[in-house]
Amino acid sequence: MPELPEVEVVRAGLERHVRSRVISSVEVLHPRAIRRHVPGAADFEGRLAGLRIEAARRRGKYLWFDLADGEAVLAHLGMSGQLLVQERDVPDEKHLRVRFRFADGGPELRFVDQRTFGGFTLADLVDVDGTRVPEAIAHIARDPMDPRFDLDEAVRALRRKRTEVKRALLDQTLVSGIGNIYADEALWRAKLHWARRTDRLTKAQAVAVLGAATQVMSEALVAGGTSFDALYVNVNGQSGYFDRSLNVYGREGQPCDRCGATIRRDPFMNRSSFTCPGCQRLR
DNA sequence: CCCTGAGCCTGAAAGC
DNA sequence: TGCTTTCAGGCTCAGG
Repeated sequence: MPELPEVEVVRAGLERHVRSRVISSVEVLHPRAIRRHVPGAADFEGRLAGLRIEAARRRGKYLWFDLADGEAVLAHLGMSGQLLVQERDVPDEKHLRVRFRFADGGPELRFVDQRTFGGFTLADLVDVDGTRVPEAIAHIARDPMDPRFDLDEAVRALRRKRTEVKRALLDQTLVSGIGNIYADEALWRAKLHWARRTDRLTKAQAVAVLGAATQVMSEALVAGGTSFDALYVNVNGQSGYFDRSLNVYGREGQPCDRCGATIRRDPFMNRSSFTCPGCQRLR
């Protein structure tokens, strides 16, 4: 369930534990983990050996390493992916998919992913609107934590769409980083129903829901930021934030914190949407 | 071009 | 008890 805050915690951990280290070897243990890398596993393994990691970067839910040769290793955690910095003698995890070893002989980086929705690709960096990003994610919009995020532009993009507002919030080409949990929380804070049409939102409503999304993610980031020092970079998303601070997500049948009405769950895009029928009305 | 919805995947939990 | 179904939800892509 990693959304932007969880991915940022991982990025910070990587910046601390693998930046400036030289990759000595890479081992792909499951082909699905590099399915986006068209030339295949042998190419992925071969081209990374000997390269130095210059930085760990992020946009939305995507992570990447800048490499010394001007390329980047792009990663996505999918639903269940974890990047673990692990001592070499620790036994392999059951769902270990990719292993990176380093020339300094120190701890290795492991990609563990039960459901194999996540994975890596090697990509050239390209300039998009003044920022260098991997070519494969040139279409991904800036996220609300980006210093150059433009709220007015995001509001315009949202209102240009002709779809349901929740679907638009999950569209990573409009605003990136928002997933199912924070979308529901943002809609609750803005008092908007998930099925409201984007083309009928007022400017103020669009500002409110995007502002709420930014706020919810900032709060989660603060709550999840406590594990930055840990060698074990866990990305289960269990930052403690989930237990305490969610107002609607996963709270079907419980009373709304704001109006007391009973939270309901509706099917939405093969998953769920949680809303308060009292303060998030369709009309 | 834009929008919608199926499909990918595994394991836990709920249903029968 | 044990088998089957549902759910979790990131993203991509075929088809309308």
